[in-house]
Amino acid sequence: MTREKPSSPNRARISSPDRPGSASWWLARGEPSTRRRRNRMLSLEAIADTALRLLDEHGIEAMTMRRLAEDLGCSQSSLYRHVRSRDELTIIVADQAIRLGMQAPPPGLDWRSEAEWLARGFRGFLLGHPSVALLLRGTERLGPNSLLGVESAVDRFIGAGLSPRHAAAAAGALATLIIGSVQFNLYLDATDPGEQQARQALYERLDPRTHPRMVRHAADIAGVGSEEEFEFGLKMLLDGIAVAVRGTADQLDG
Amino acid sequence: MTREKPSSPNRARISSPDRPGSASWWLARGEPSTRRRRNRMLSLEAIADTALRLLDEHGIEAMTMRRLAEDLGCSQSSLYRHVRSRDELTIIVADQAIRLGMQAPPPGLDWRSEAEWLARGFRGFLLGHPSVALLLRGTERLGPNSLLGVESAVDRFIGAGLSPRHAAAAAGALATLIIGSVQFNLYLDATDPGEQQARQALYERLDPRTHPRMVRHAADIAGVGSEEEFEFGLKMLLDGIAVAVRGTADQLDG
DNA sequence: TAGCTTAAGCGAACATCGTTTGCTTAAGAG
DNA sequence: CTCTTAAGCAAACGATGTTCGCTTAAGCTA
Repeated sequence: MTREKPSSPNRARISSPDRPGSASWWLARGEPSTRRRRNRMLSLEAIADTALRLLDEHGIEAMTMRRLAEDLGCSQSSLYRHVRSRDELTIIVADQAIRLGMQAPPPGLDWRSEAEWLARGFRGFLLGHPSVALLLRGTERLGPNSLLGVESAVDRFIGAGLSPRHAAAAAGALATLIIGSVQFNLYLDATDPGEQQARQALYERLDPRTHPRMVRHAADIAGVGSEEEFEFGLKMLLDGIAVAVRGTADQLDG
Repeated sequence: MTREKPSSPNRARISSPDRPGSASWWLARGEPSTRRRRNRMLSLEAIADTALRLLDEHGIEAMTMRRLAEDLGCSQSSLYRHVRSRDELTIIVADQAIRLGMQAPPPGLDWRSEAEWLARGFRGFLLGHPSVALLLRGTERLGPNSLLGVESAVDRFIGAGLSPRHAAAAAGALATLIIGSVQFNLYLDATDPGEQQARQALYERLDPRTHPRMVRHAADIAGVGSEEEFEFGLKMLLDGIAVAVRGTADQLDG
């Protein structure tokens, strides 16, 4: 079974030398690097583009290798000449979508306004492309474009006065909040509006002795949508970051 | 023998009347409700227990309907007498795991200490049961036990002085931060330690003009682990909540 | 107790899915 | 022109979740 030949003719079916998920890998793609240009029909870009379109138009369940090959007019097995696995394709597509969804903020904003601008913008993009948000949930790694987006915020927070480590944590918390909010919004909106009624029914079954205030304000709480939840969560997180920024400033001053 | 029944005898194979994901549904389970007790071998509890054990011992990929049936000593198709689909089973198992993972905090803590206690405890539980965290990522809804956990925090925040709506948003943000942190921790630890090296390589390719501070502190930032990120994110979020609490108090005082 | 109803359980399929294998074919290097 | 080599392909492989009739026995009614 295991051939003694270390170089079987078609063993390594992908030209890229890097590991599929490593951060340096995506940047290494795209460049045919060596003079060997044998691209006949397919290309990684075409595959990613078609997959993204399939995702947006027909949902995440339509993004199968078969359907993708059909839309590209090739066979399934040909896809594996450009992509190691479906998981790798998932990372690529998610990363490409994020790259398309991120926009540079207008200049001249203070750190807090810029963070709000970026957060709202990215959340809005994800809400407009629900399948991409679902894809983000499924990927096991972040592509370099995604990392770059996070790290831009890190850079900004350092500029605001945070230590590098604190800035990294702040940006990570911000990204977590955005993506989590969208995911919550998705599985809440995915159902019929009777979901709120069901939640309220749950509240009404609560024991008033253990959750006295919940019972009193059940209707009020059940009415909190993901938009309101996100906005207040964002405010709280940025308030907390502001505390840290001020603390650093005080430390520098005193 | 062959009766002219227009309604196929075995059409509705699940006795529970509620929709599979609605919040009122889980509570409605467990009660055999009507006098009809036909349980011969299987039960929803046994299925959920076995699935959870399978999940913890052999990972999320081992939780297939076939393997589950094998461990239970029944056929695959029998499972569908108690569970509508694998997705529903996923929700049930995740919810059960969360119920097991949540513990009551020691009494006498102020709201902030209690929030920290709950957050660290739940995060620790999830880190100890990685497959459960992965399961949470895949579920489209939260089970009632999960909702109850969040809503306990809501109750506590109301007690601290927040408005019900703000308390709901705060608890949601907290839950998002915890789960997001664990998920980040998972796909970071799942890889070989060369991941950090890869990230650092990405940093080194950054344009110093667009990310001047990033380039300077690349090594420092790459060293931030998910533990540190979580702790600082938690601190920031609670600082922000404290700001809101203080604001409410001020509003009441003045 | 006898008889009828009904749901739990089962074997066998069905429709997919992601992936692999061995081959053909043609582009580019020498 | 020849030879190397990678892109592309048809067909299959193994695995998944799920459905379809059927059997069987528990529980209700008489």
